[in-house]
Amino acid sequence: MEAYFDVLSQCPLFVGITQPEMTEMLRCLDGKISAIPKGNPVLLEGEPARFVGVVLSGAVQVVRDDYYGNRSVLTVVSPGGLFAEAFACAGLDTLPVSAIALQASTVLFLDCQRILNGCPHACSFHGRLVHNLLQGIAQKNLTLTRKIRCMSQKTTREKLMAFLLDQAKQQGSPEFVIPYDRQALADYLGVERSAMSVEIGKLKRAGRIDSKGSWFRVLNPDKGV
Amino acid sequence: MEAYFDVLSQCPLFVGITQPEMTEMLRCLDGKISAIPKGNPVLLEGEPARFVGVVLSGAVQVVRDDYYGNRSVLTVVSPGGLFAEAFACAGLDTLPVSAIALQASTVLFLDCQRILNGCPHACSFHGRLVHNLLQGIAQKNLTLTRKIRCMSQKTTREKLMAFLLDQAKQQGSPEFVIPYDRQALADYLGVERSAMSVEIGKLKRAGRIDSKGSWFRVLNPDKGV
DNA sequence: AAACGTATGTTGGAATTCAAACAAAGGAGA
DNA sequence: TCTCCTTTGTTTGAATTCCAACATACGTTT
Repeated sequence: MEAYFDVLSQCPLFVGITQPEMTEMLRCLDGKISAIPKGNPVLLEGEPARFVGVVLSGAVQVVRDDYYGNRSVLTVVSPGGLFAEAFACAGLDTLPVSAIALQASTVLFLDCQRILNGCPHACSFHGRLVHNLLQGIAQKNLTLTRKIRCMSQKTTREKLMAFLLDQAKQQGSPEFVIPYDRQALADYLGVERSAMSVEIGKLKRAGRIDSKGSWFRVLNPDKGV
Repeated sequence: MEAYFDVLSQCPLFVGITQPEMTEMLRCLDGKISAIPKGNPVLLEGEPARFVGVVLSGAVQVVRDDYYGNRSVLTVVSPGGLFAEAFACAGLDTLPVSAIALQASTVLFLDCQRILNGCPHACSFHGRLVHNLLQGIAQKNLTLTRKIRCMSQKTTREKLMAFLLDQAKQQGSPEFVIPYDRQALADYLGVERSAMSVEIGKLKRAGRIDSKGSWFRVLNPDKGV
């Protein structure tokens, strides 16, 4: 159990919680640790969506099957990572996804209701835990909204500029470094890499932006005379 | 104050909270009610992102200015609606959006920290409030994820099918009614209405779906011989 | 029933994007 | 330095989408 303290302390769900509190917490919340052999299910679609999962070791893949049964991978979660938290918190009766152990894995399950309801002992960490959970989901909310804002643009150029202006605003500076290479950026925006490269070239020649590798600068367009 | 009870009781943030509790709550959380004249700011970009806003009367528009100052409307919030909750919960230091009163409006501001931290009196509604807040944000999370899943498809037809299969799965039946007309669906998927109509026609002739108005049925494709 | 407005389906040319291939530009290691 | 490999930029024909215009269907009102 103590072997996982260093992993847990890196999990965003547990920031600000001390190791002694974690011990108390796991007991109070009735946290279940289970070992899942490689390839076996961690959570199955249709099960009650009660649990937040924390990967302690190994790797867990979250997959979704569409109406026809075609499976697609949503995320791969590594140690310290959280999964299924949005489903548990949204009040769904059943899980719309499954989770599978990519390798032999250890997973900590926490009952979401138990996190939220507090406990008779008024443990100090409850508030912190709820705060962390809410903050994480709210932050994901913002990143999803940002992505939709870019993807909603019609053309490749508009998508790209929406992304770059967003970065400039977010980082508070007209020059910034983006955390993607060209292929990853194209995937993020949902466009073709080659078409995006063309647009980057056009925008540079048009004096709208400057860029080199993952460094970008947006230039004022001198619009409106 | 009591004049707003019926509005508040329709707000998802307050489900399960009784009117007496609301009175106590507003006092305990130090809720601020303010009247904003038409056209005036409710919240300004750059201000601390501490407050969750609840529209009590009138209408509030949430707007975002990009790096160049071009303004776009994110949402219009009507009475009973919540706004800025994700920003307050995500732990942003400053608001990345502004809110403006479209009409003369009344708005209730609740300090997000105060909601989360509980209070010395251990009010019973605190847990419920946090639960509602978290649930609302988690649900929005799922709707955003769904939208991204559809929009990430390359072609209009794939976007449409992704949406329809998602609806079928979500409603648990191959036939279902969607809450959009054609134009709204096209906007949701980020495609052209006319191109989408063409694809609906093709899918019908191909025996993949059936539809009439907002009613749809997805048919098994008899794939793989 | 007729007239009207709205929503939906259809069409065709212009513009854009895709997809694949290749070229050019670094970077790492021998 | 040279080679190998990866990343990024460029090109081109094919496919797709956009856009505007018009046709049709449906519901409502008079």
